[in-house]
Amino acid sequence: MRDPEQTRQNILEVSADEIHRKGFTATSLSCILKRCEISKGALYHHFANKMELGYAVFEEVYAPAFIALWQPPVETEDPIQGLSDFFSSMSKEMSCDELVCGCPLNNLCQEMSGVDEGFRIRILAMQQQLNLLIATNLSRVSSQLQPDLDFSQVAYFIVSTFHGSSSLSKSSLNKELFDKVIKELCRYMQQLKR
Amino acid sequence: MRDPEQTRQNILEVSADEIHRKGFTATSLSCILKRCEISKGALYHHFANKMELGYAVFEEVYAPAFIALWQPPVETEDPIQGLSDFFSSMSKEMSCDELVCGCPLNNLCQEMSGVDEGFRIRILAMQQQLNLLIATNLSRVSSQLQPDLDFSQVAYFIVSTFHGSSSLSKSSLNKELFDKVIKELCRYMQQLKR
DNA sequence: AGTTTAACCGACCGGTAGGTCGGTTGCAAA
DNA sequence: TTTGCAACCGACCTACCGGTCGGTTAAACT
Repeated sequence: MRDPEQTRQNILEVSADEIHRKGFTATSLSCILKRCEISKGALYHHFANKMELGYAVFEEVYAPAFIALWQPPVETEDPIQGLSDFFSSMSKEMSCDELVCGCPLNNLCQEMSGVDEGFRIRILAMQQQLNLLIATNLSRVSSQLQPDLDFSQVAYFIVSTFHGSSSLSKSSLNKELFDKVIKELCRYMQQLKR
Repeated sequence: MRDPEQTRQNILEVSADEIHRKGFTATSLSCILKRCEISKGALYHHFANKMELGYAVFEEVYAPAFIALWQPPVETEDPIQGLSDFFSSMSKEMSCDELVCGCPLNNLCQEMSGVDEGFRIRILAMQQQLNLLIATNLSRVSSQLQPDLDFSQVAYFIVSTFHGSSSLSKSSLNKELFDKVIKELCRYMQQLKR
């Protein structure tokens, strides 16, 4: 019957979903408890407090999922095309509700970076890791790209634009504006090629 | 002694600052009352509730300031150069603390679009107004730009990137990453010229 | 001077949040 | 079979939130 590891995983997954939808602060423990069908004691047995639960969600759910999401498109032979397809497939395959939720990393960055140092350093590390991932793969195919490109700069630019477009779709409640920005982003990326 | 209009303005300005720094939800009325040195009764005499106060801050503080900020650079003879200078001067002249607070419009968009319909429609209207402002001014100088540009698409792209770069600097706590993205954004904008 | 009312005061309310803690339960080792 | 402890329960605590409301004050008008 009892399976502490299963309980812990369940808490993490439900919390990840709630935080993604409502943000960290607006996510209430009681709501998590209901969905998990456990008591407050159970949650506090596995996590010291809400903040530690948040950190665990970030490290054990968001971070791995984030890398698993971005790595494949970037590590294809043609990372420019890989990213273009990656972004394009988002607006096609993702539902409106999903899209409006935005990227968990960007959401937490906006909400928690200025409030909690623990979140800030984790978010920053993740952003730097993503930047390195993109930049190194761009430099890998630098022979096919324009000369004098600052790959780190280009990588930060691409991710910034993507996050900005997610923000846009939150107020419009549809994919239209997201699509527009992604189209222009793809046009920009194609221009990086020589 | 008594100056109701002054009281109201003071509430609006202090609230605008608090909301800009902490976000709408995290801003507590008691904190506003302290800074304004007024009672709760005074605040509720001027505003029906917290939400209405938020709407008033948006319409009477953020919206005018937002237009006053973006209009000049976009309405110069060369809007591309105007925007480039506009963005560049930000990273030079703005303090780190200011920059990390981000754009009030983008902040509210991220926080409130999915929670409150009243905020959502106001934010969306503002975004569309800004988009129109940029797009029309780009089309004004279309003869100097590349052919087949979708000006609305380009305008949304520019603003998205700018907002995304603000997000970045929240976790890094310095201007470095913001600078990088802005540099690439300026490079992109220059490429729009033929 | 008296009257009216907008402007303002602050104690109080219900609700909810995160967090605590003494007690119970189930399972595994001895 | 007994014992020990991780796993779990849920009533309770304090703090703070947005919001209410009966009362007070200042100033403008008659």
